[in-house]
Amino acid sequence: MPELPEVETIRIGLQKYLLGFRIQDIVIRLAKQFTGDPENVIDAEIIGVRRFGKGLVIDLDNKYSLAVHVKMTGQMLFAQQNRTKNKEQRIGNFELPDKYTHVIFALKNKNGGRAFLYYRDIRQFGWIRVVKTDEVKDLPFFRSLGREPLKDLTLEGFEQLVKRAKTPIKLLLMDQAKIAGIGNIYANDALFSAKIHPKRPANSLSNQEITDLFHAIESVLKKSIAAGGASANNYINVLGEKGAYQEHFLVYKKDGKACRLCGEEIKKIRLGGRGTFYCPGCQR
DNA sequence: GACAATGTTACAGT
DNA sequence: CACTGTAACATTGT
Repeated sequence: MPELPEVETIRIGLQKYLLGFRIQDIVIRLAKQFTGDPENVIDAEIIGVRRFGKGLVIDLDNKYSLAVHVKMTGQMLFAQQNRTKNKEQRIGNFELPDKYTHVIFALKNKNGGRAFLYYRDIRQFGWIRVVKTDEVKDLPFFRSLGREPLKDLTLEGFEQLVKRAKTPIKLLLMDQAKIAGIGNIYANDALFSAKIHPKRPANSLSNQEITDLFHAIESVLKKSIAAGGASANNYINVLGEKGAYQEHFLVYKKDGKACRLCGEEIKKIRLGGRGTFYCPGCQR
């Protein structure tokens, strides 16, 4: 899940449940999704979880970290071990570990409590990498990230990016090297919210439109984080629960429906290879 | 069967 | 060299 609010929800969950646990064992069931030496994190204690764009970093107390990207269908699932029965854990409508569970972390804390962290990924696009904490920022993915909305992306910085680019504004919003964390859902909804057509060349936006868009991005992302992310597809949090933000989508996946503001029919087009939703009445 | 799906990246072309 | 567009990764659901 993918976009900033979903990954942030995962981060909050991991931070809440993993701290103080030590990694006892790692079972890698699909080698291509796990790189680096697992031995470097065995017996290390989890001391924090950070997020950069759509990427996660689980920090350990021995100067190593686990860098994670869940791409489209990756899930991080936490399960306290059931003391009474040694059966699989049921999460939502599936049991763990199942055939899509590709990495399993066995965890133990100081009180002798045991738990598992499962990495589950239907499409197998995601990755987990063991790296020295100092070297996380050198990984190609993290090195290439632009500014973070809600953090270091200022209105002035955003204005500069927008004015300098001639690419369609939606593609700029989704360009991780320029702005980190916005994906297809939030690009669509932020543009509707600011009443800007997704195909508009970035450098054609007025100052007012740039300001509106900046605030629309913040608003949409904050609301989604508050709702626990969007479970429009297969996103769930670390406990297997769905988010609620899909109930508040403005135009994403709303093609054929009436615009909530003007009543015109929401259209779907293709831009940069991605489904793009907008209201022809409101967005110019 | 065809096509699209929250993402990134490699590669071909301009 | 920089930028842009498309295919590819693998699987499921419509």
